[in-house]
Amino acid sequence: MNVFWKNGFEATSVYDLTQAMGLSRSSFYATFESKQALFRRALQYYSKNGLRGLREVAEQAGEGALEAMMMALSDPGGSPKGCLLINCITELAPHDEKVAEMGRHHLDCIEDIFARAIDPADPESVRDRARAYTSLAIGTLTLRKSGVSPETIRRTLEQARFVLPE
Amino acid sequence: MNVFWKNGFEATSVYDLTQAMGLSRSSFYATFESKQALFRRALQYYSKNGLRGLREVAEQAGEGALEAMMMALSDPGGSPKGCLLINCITELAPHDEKVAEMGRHHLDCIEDIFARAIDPADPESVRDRARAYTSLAIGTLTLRKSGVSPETIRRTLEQARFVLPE
DNA sequence: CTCTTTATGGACTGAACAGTCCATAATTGG
DNA sequence: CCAATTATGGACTGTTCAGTCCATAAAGAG
Repeated sequence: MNVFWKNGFEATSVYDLTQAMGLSRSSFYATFESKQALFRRALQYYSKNGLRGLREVAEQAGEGALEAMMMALSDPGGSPKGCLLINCITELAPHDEKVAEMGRHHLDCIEDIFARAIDPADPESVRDRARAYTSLAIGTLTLRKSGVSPETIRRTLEQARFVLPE
Repeated sequence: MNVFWKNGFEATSVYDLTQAMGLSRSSFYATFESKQALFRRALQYYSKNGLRGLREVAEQAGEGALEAMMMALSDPGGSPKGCLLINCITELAPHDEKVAEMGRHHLDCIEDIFARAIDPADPESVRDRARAYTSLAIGTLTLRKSGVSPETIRRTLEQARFVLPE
């Protein structure tokens, strides 16, 4: 998974994958069927894990949930690899409906967690705002990838006011 | 340029480029030296043009410059191809310092236009906020790519005044 | 211990790729 | 009109890729 995360789908060869997993070509195909199939499994795994982590952040942060979630989203894995799902949307979504759909679902779930953090009583009413927070957070991923420092990202996210619905 | 825009760098073959430009392989290499060289020229051209367009939007919109700029950024080319520069940052910046630098410069210029629109008298003082607007706008590009409708994007950007108030 | 089943290494295939090269066609200058 | 220069088509090279295949090694059943 980390190889896909670091290099993207196209730029990752089956050789890279076998090296990373320490098995031979035939074993690879016997176990995972194809590069595509493994890729989809990696995406599923990443999405599930990431969302679980984000829910935990939201729970543990309590009042400051929005800030904590934004910080968590803006720096997954603690390196400028960005978010695997977001990278894949950019690279593949326009040409691969399956990936597009997984990406939509992932973003939808992130929005949902934001919406529940903003207004647990009626999350649907703050859906647009939740989507705006999501956009802001994933936008900073691109800044990070281009080389902007974590400190600058932090200052950028501070500009967002985490106000509850009036 | 449009071929790179649509497919990305790795997924674009020299054959695709010669087809799109209507010339043969040898003419291609005689004119552009290499795929990489053409790619960099395309990036330069795109960045220059895009920034000029954005400055025009900012000028013509007057009071509503921020909203107008975000709308323009969120839908370049009127299709879900996203922004060529942003796509390239995601795909290549971690492995190609030249692309990372061009991306940083492009984002820097966008920030600058935002900052001047927020406070023409002292743009440097609102740099962080300008970066937040930039992040929000480029974040919606990812939503768009995953299949979110332009109407939903519009509603998301409307939330900017709540999420990023004075 | 032996026979059957499963896992593995690594050679192999066919296709796609970036980039080169040369014979020929078009263009230009005298 | 012809000679020199430039542009072009398309065949070619060497490399890399995803995926297959088979001979052998490991593991398990009787």
